[in-house]
Amino acid sequence: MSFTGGILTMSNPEKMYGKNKNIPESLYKIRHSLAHIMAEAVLERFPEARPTIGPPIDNGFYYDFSVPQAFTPEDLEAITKRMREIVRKHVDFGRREVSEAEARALFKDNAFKLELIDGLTRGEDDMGEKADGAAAPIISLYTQDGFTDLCRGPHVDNTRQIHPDSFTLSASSAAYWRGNEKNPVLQRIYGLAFKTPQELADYQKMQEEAKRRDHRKLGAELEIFIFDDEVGPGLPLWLPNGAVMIEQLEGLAKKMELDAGYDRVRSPHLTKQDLFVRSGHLPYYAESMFPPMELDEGVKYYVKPMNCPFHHKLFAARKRSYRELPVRFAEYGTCYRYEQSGELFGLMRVRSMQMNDAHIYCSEEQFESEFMGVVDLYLKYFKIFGIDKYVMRLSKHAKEGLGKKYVDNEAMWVKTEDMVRRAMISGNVPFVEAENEAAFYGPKIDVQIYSAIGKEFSLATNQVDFAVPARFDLTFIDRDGQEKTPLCLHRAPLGTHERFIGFLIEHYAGTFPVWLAPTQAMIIPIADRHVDFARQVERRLLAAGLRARVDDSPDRMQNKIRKAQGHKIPYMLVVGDKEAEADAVSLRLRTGEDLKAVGVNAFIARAKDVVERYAPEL
RNA sequence: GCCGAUGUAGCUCAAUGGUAGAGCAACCGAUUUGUAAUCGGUAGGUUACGGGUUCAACUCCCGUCGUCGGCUCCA
Repeated sequence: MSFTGGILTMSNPEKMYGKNKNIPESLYKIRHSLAHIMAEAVLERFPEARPTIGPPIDNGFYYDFSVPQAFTPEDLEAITKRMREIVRKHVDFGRREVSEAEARALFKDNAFKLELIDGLTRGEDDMGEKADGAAAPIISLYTQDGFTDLCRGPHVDNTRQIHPDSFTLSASSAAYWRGNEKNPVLQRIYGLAFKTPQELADYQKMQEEAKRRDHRKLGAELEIFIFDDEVGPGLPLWLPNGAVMIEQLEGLAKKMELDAGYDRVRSPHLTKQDLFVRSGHLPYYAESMFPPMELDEGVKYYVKPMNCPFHHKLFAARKRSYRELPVRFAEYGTCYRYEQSGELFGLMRVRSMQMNDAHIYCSEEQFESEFMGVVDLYLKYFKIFGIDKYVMRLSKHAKEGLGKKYVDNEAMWVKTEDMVRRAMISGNVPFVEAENEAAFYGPKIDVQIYSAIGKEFSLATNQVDFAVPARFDLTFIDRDGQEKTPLCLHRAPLGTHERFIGFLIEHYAGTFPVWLAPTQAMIIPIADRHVDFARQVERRLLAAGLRARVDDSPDRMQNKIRKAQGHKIPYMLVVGDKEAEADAVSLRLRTGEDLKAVGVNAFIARAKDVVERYAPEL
């Protein structure tokens, strides 16, 4: 799979398999067959284990087993070894179709397989979802080396098609049966598998490199943020470098939003329970909210998980005419969400977050242009940051969630999802669609990105709200004199400071563009006698709005350069006798390029130009 | 929240039941240096926290908290 300009492209003519249809058939067969071989090896070692499902996935495969004990690293090692032996035996994979009764007899001791058979007879796939175009149920078995599994296939014909050193078992963990936390816990073993040992080695090397750009590691090294046990999990503290970055992002957002016709508003962190009852956060969103604090009078207050109810109140502050629509209220509001402890992940998933939030109130006729205006804003930002590996996703409701996760009004869901789909198509913006990913009040376009270690996150979001304006009795007087309910768009093109900066750290691997770099220029005096001139240069840079510092430590120049390189500071300005004499600096870029002496004023002009253009180059 | 792993100095890591160490960073001193590590010294830990076993616990056991890898969930 590759990404080009945000569009998923595939050029392989081979038939594609997998959840995202991104695994070529030959590789899919290898991975799928290895999953079976792993099950065989696991069963040999743990005869009491019950295999459940074991699909191929990106980069490999997994298999979930019902076993009393978790697998240990020693188990994985032994299982890997055994798998290689089986592969080297060059055993055949044979397919056989059986009747439902025969299948049930064969798997009578495995409740999970029996449940799968139940599903097959109803035309469902492994995950209990209805398979596309399922006709008469076919129950097929695959057997290799005397081990038989219920499986749709396909598989390799013989294990000689698998290189014994092109796979390895990578991890074990728990997983719920059919991904539902109310179901029994299973033990999953993950494997990596490719066509050749070289591809496996390349993948493993890539993962090692990805770890180096992990924002948790770089964020500490570059002194951007910390977490502290005594403060609490998921509550980041921003060091001065991080605070500078936040201010730069906010500055950019304010400028862009001013240009796009937004007004800035502000709202408190706390509110009475009543507001969230009205908004529908209680109960739709209650489990993601911090528990309430109760005041003497018995009034409950909640910290806000979202800013929208406040903006709705601001919209309702006076009667609105169709003439002033669309109304666009923007706020970098700090929200608090009680995320499950196991879900916290560095800056990418936190419990306190500052959102690049805004709410647009508009009429239905204005919807498309407003919605696409927001998408345009995304694209402008992404261009500035050079973000091109993302997928836009139309996140839709799921029927079974109506009244629970989602506002219970199916007609409006269908209508608004269609509005979004049409807007995206007419705006010629590529997107994918996903069920059961909507906000509780409406469908949305999410921008999906991947962290360095491959976790998927929504970076930005653009949401339609067809439900809450009515709950707040929001109205405007239309040109016909009638009161009407506006639509509301919730949007956050820069997501939250936390996730966005986490993403940017990984995206740039810490080498931020000059406008975003916490320190833009480090002035490096060669000897103590040059410190005065260095201070003078520093003052001139600061006066020009550049973030400069002098390294007046007793280190040698070489070490000062090394430290500045380590902090990925864009410009290193070495000053010695020659420079002081000529009112110049010796300009070294963090790329290692030495541009020799540049006049101080010339450097200031250059740096200011780069900053003002939000340029990616130095 | 669930399953598993894990927690030693600011950071990276040693110490396998017998007095907690190293490198880097910090601090002090010397050096005054031309594009990725100058030299010497000093200080720094109730081994996450709380219990237990033992003559003796960083080490073994239990609990709590945090972190990591997944699952579930999301900006």
